[in-house]
Amino acid sequence: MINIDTRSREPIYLQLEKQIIKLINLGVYDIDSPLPSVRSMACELGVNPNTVAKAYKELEQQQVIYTVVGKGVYVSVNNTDRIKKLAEEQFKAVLTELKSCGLKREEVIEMVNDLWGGDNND
Amino acid sequence: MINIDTRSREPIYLQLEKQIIKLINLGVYDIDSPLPSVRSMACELGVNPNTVAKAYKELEQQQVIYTVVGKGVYVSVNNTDRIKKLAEEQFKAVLTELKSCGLKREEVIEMVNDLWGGDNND
Amino acid sequence: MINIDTRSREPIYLQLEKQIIKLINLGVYDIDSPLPSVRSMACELGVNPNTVAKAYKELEQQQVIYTVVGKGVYVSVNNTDRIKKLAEEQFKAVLTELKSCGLKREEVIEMVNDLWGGDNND
Amino acid sequence: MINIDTRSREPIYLQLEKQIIKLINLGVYDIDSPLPSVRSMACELGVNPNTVAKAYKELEQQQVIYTVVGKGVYVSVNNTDRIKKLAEEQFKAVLTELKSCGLKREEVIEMVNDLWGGDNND
DNA sequence: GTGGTCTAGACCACC
DNA sequence: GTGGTCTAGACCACA
Repeated sequence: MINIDTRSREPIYLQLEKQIIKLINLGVYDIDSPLPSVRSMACELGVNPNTVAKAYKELEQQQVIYTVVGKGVYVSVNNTDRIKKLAEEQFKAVLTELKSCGLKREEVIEMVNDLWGGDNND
Repeated sequence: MINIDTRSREPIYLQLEKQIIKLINLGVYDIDSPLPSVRSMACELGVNPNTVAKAYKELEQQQVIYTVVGKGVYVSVNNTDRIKKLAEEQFKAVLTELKSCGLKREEVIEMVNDLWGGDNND
Repeated sequence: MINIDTRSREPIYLQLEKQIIKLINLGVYDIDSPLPSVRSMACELGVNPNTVAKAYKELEQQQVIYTVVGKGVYVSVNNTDRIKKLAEEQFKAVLTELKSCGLKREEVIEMVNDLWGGDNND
Repeated sequence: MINIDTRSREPIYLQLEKQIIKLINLGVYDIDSPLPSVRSMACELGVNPNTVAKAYKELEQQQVIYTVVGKGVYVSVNNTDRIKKLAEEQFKAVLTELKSCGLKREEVIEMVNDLWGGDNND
């Protein structure tokens, strides 16, 4: 369910964070349900446990998950759409960039429509 | 004309590259006209010459500029839309991300319109 | 295994690149196997780490190796004949030069035979 | 008659030297006949006079030309085939390189024949 | 003056 | 430990 690209320039722990958040948003991980343990997650992904721990720690600081010592890590309710906001921020930054390069509004909208396909209902 | 944020996470040399490309695209630097020398650019930006040289060398590898040793660095091609394409790629990536998070087409378009202002003519 | 001539006019980092490519072609470094770290290679050769890093980075841009930040540098493809092609190009250039100077075909062939020795089997 | 590529990585003064030697070898410049003055040569090629002077100076050191102060520069008899020897040296170096990469004698000879064309008489 | 190479040494993020 | 970035300062070849 989670794909890590070890060769990518994006740090593994960040890839992990993003994908976990996405899975939570998509409802794959329910609220108050447990996440895989650091060790099993690390083993499954072929990644150093420290890396997984780092991702979990950051997610906890962002109140996306919470830890019950001695039991495990659980999904928290807060910030469920954090990744959406993050993507929106990136989106606005890139948009500003595009505008400053002289791209027109129509061109951007066309690209949006391209991606969303010809259908009007999502 | 060029602004460097030394505190940014983005490497200085990359900031430089982007801004130079943008300036070339905007026509500030014409074809075959010289760029500031490594040393003067470094001095002007308050940056080490090596850092400027690194940016210049990468731009040369991308065939955006060419250097004549002992004389200086010159704009090679006005590949008007290199940076635009780069931004477009980023844009599509972010857009895909947004879509996969459940953002609707209308929300995206609204953001676009927000940024471009209420006027319809650009 | 690698010999650097610090007194040569040819830059150290270029010497390094060539010899690494050759070693890869000869199978000394296998695909996906790690190269010596920047620091260890530098130490071994009595060269500054920056110089080794420069060679590695260029090889990466040529897609000969790939680097995983925080882990190391790895052989990417056994493009067996990259260096061979490079040498061939040089060869043809020199050959053209020789021809334009009036050297005869027989003289060239004689030199070839001289170098390859009197035996006919390689 | 002389072509200088200012963008080339090869120093201009070296390009000059080579081409002058070649012209001498081909008989375009006769023994004891005068070469163009530094200034006129520089002007004709659109090159800095210092650069031409440097080339002339080196050629004089190699006894290819000689200077008569107040009169000009003249072709000397010595070393008329210096460039041929130089090319031969390069040739042998490249040849050695090729051999060490596993190239066979037949392949090399084929390349030679390719370049000299199908005819057998030069 | 120009760019190119190299060194020494620093700090950072990542694993 | 790894590579990545940056600085400061040196020397060189070239124009």
